Amino acid sequence: MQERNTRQRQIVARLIQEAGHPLTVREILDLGQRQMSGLGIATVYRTVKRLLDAGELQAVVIPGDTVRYETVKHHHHHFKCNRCDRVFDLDGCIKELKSMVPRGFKVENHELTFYGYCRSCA
Amino acid sequence: MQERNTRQRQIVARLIQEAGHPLTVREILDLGQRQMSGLGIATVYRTVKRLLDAGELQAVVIPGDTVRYETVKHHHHHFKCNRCDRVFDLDGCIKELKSMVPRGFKVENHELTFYGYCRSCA
DNA sequence: CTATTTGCAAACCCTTTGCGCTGGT
DNA sequence: ACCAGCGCAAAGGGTTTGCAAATAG
Repeated sequence: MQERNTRQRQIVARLIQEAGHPLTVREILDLGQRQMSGLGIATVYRTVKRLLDAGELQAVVIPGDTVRYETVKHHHHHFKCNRCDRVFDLDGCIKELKSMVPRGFKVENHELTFYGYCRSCA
Repeated sequence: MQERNTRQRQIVARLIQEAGHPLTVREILDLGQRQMSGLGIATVYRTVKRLLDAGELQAVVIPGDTVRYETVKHHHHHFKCNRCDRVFDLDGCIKELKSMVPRGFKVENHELTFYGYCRSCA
């Protein structure tokens, strides 16, 4: 046996899955402690890392902000609102992107983030 | 008067300018100490921040890596090699990008990073 | 029953800050 | 001579880790 189904893991995984937008470790901890007051931050870090390694989560990095995490869905990118600081998922992508990479370089992945004002803040 | 032209500032600014690729604070410190052994890391941080605020530098953030800095040139993006860990500048961009953002959102800026294998490592 | 997982606190790493001394102007 | 700027060392903030107690299977 090796992968126990603890209450802590259930809570962390479910929170991220149901959030609808990327969460920081602090947010996961605060939300999680409403369901289980003893939940420790080390457990959140360990669980998030475990889910990342398993490929179930991906990190969403916005320069200057602490890292957020979300469940891996289909390929998509992000929009960060400079006013309300929320991060939105943008569906879809365009294949012309690859034309920006010089011959000889092999692309395996890419990340794209837009900054500006969301619908509510514009 | 207020903005002294110290040797430390000259060294840090010149190193970043002549590097040809984004540098971390640690790299700036190590290179700088070859020219001035007493150079302190706090001075590097303060100088970098000063240049950032002046708009002369920009941060290059690669998830999981510490932040790198480079001089602001024309608009461009980055390529991170997953094998040698170097970061390359990619010139140019494509205007079709904006089509990915839903109506109502106002884009002010964007960042795009490719990951894969560079010409030497592919 | 026992190996994994947890919570706590200490350890880490990177960055920032307070302060007395240095050095640009 | 004056004060911006420096190096140092301490403080901060976020993340990781060692370990004894708790618990899933």
